[in-house]
Amino acid sequence: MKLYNTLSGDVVSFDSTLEPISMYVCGVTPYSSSHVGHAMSYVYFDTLRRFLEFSGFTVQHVQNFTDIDDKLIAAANDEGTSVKEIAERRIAEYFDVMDRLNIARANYYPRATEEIPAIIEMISGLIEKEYAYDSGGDVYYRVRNFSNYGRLGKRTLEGMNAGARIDPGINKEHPMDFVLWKEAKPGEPSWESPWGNGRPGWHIECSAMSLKYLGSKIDIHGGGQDLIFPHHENEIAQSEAFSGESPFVRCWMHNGLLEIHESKMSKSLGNLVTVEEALKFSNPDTIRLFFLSSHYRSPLAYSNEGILAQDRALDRIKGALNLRNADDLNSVFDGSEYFLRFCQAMQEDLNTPKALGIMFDLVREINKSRDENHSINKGQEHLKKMTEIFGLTLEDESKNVSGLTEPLVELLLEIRKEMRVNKNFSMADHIRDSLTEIGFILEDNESGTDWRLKSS
RNA sequence: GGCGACGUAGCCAAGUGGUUAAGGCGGAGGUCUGCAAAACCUCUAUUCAGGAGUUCGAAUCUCCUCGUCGCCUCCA
Repeated sequence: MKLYNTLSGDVVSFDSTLEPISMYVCGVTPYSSSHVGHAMSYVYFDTLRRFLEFSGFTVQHVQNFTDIDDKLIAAANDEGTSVKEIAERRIAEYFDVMDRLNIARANYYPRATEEIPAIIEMISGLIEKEYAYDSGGDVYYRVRNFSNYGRLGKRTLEGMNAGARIDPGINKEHPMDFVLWKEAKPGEPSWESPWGNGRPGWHIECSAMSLKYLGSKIDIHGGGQDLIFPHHENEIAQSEAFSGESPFVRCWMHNGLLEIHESKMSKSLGNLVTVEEALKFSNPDTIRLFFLSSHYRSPLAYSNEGILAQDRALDRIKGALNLRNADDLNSVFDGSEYFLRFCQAMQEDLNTPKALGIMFDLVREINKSRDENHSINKGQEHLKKMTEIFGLTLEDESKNVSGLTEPLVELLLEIRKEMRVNKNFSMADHIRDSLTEIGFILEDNESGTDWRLKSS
């Protein structure tokens, strides 16, 4: 398995790894609903995990919730409620939609507010080693003391100085120094610390939690490309300065960002589609397929048209999977070579678009083999394994209709069958056309008539 | 302004030095069907933003131009 490492700009091999693979994926700040950009990122890392586990690796997967920050405090003030209440509600919502997208749960979901002692311990250690300093209740990280600062984001302190603004009221030694601990303002949630009441700054929670749950050196650390700088840059600075070990992360993985209306989808820009809305428009498998049809490191533009195209593609996969073998079989179509090629594509830095192309080659071969009366069960098994690695649920939403609908449709089909036997085709076609009009697709074949709901 | 990524058919998207440039959606024609649908078959990029160069050979490497996006402030 080879994965692209943002830090080195080349590829890391996991083939000889025998120990469990530690994977830390940056989670959300739960101040508002998750959008499809989040979903895309977590679908990619979920697919990576599925493939690693399929390949025989054990994966320790940790994902955080940063459940204390300025925006949560602002949201709580707006709603007249507490930070905790909002965080709890949004985290529950997060799990609901991500579960529906068939994203496997991580082994641990640590929360910043529950890891304050670990955070304080880390900040204290950084102060002791002179990588941080207390400045009137706030604690800052001293970037000049960390020689590799800027390596991940491919920038230098000098280069950044130009555009940086120094907050006049704040006693930073260097404009790029960032806050580890923020002094509490009146009315804000706060915790006791050696530097007075306050709360952790953004960045430190991830360093503290990855150290606590996965150790000082981890295999994979992931997130969106917008986290490269400053978030992950700062994590490296904190973690390596604290532990004295390097590299903190063997492979930094960053997914391209989801775009909408020619710019990235983002909570702060307000140009977003929530996961909830996307699930209302389409279904989990289609949404996963939409993401996986583009390589994880490329940007992807979200559109309803794009989703609908994948919806029809999904029907092809399901169709091949649901085919029944013919009765008299003359030979066996195996399809194992397609599965091998699929895995090879996945091993090339998780090349899901290439793997998907191979999946469709297999779909065609299964259909063709069925037409030619070859046994297709083996081929279908290989296709099924591919869909499992892609995390498709293959749930048949077609039959997910209210109580009376199914027997009524079955009754109509029975009547229509009689008509067809009696060559009353105009009436039979009328039933079919009318059902199609209200969303039921009918397919006549040798064994009778199949029906399903039009998706989306 | 600094740094980074990218620009492949009507749309989406692989391919990153060498046989006919994957695959999906859409479109055209055909086979099958009572007719459809589904499936299958054929066709749908002499060409990879534009230009110059390196090479026996480039979509793939180098330089320049144009365009798009991201980061430099909160962000998956």
